[in-house]
Amino acid sequence: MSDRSPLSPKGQRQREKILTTALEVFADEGYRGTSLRTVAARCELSLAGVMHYFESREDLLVQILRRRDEVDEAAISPEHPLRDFLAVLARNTTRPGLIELFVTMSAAASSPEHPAAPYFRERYARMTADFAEHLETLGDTRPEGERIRDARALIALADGLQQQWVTDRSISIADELRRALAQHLNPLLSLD
Amino acid sequence: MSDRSPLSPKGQRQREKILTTALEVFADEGYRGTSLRTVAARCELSLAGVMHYFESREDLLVQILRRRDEVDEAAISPEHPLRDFLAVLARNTTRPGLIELFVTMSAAASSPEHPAAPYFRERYARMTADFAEHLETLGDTRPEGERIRDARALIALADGLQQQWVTDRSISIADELRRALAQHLNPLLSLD
DNA sequence: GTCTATATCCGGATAGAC
DNA sequence: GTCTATCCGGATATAGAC
Repeated sequence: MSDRSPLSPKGQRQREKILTTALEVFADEGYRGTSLRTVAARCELSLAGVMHYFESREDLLVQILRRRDEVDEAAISPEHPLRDFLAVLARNTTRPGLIELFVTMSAAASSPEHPAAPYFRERYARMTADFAEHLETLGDTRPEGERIRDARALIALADGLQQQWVTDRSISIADELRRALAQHLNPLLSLD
Repeated sequence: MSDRSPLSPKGQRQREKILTTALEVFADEGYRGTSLRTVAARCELSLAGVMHYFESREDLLVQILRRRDEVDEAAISPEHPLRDFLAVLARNTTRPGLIELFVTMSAAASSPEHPAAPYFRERYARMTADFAEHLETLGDTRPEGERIRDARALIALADGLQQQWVTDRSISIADELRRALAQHLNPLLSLD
């Protein structure tokens, strides 16, 4: 369902409401222990009512992540993408439920058929290209491949630190990243 | 169960066999879509028979990871820990099922009550300390905190690259890491 | 076009027999 | 120590009410 229906205006709104509500529920109550029946209840719908708008549970979860990315990316200015990226990372730390959701989906994406797989492929491609381009505008004249690899490393560092944070919340992702950047990574990637 | 029973010799052997078999099954057939009933069948046991030796499914999964770590750590020499670490990363890439298992468990570990949580805490603590110490033996005279943070960044980089590899298997984790190390990270962390 | 009810399946967990 | 039987929750598919 949800698939073939061209969605009426009301349907659009319902779908919106479900997404927004689901994002809040997962943010508030954490990923685990939150069933779609809970989300449905908060929307005053049945489980089947919710499922009407999404291909599957996993599809809904990925849509939540896409939605979060839209919000996050709106907070990143072309002038200071790195500084803003760090701010977003720090802010997300206050919504552990969404981080749990993110890492869980990134694990699920290891099956290429999983709806999270295209999401992560697109996301990595986009972020890598963006950071590599930023490097170029900063005057990095090395071959493009080098810039891409630096961007990839930066993203890996951020993701890996987030993973450590999940099991040890005393780590400050932004601080560790800032320091690693300042000390080791491409000197062009300073903090503006 | 499995918890309090001091396990007879035969019990020991059965438990071993289940662990080994389960590791193979997950390595061969991937994490998703592999049920404990499948593992049980391969052991010529019922599901209940398997569950007799482990607290829960999740417990069994974590035990598999601990087992893999034992094997991996045995392959790391005190003289060239970094070089060997890279070799292990490259080798693990040939067993995608176990990587899927690893990233899935690392996501699950975001609940502190989950059996994977202590595993990852211990693992990060151990690895961080080991690499920081290696840095010291290489002549790094900065304050210990700096060495720890470098170690943490190294591990984050490896984990993050692994995460990218999961959705894009054309990435070579070891190559990317080697390059990032050579170009940016602590110059002491060269490759032997 | 929107949603509910229902039926079924599957995987993990547990109780109790042997 | 291992089995059978059973329960429970989540996912999915369908029929049809509104």
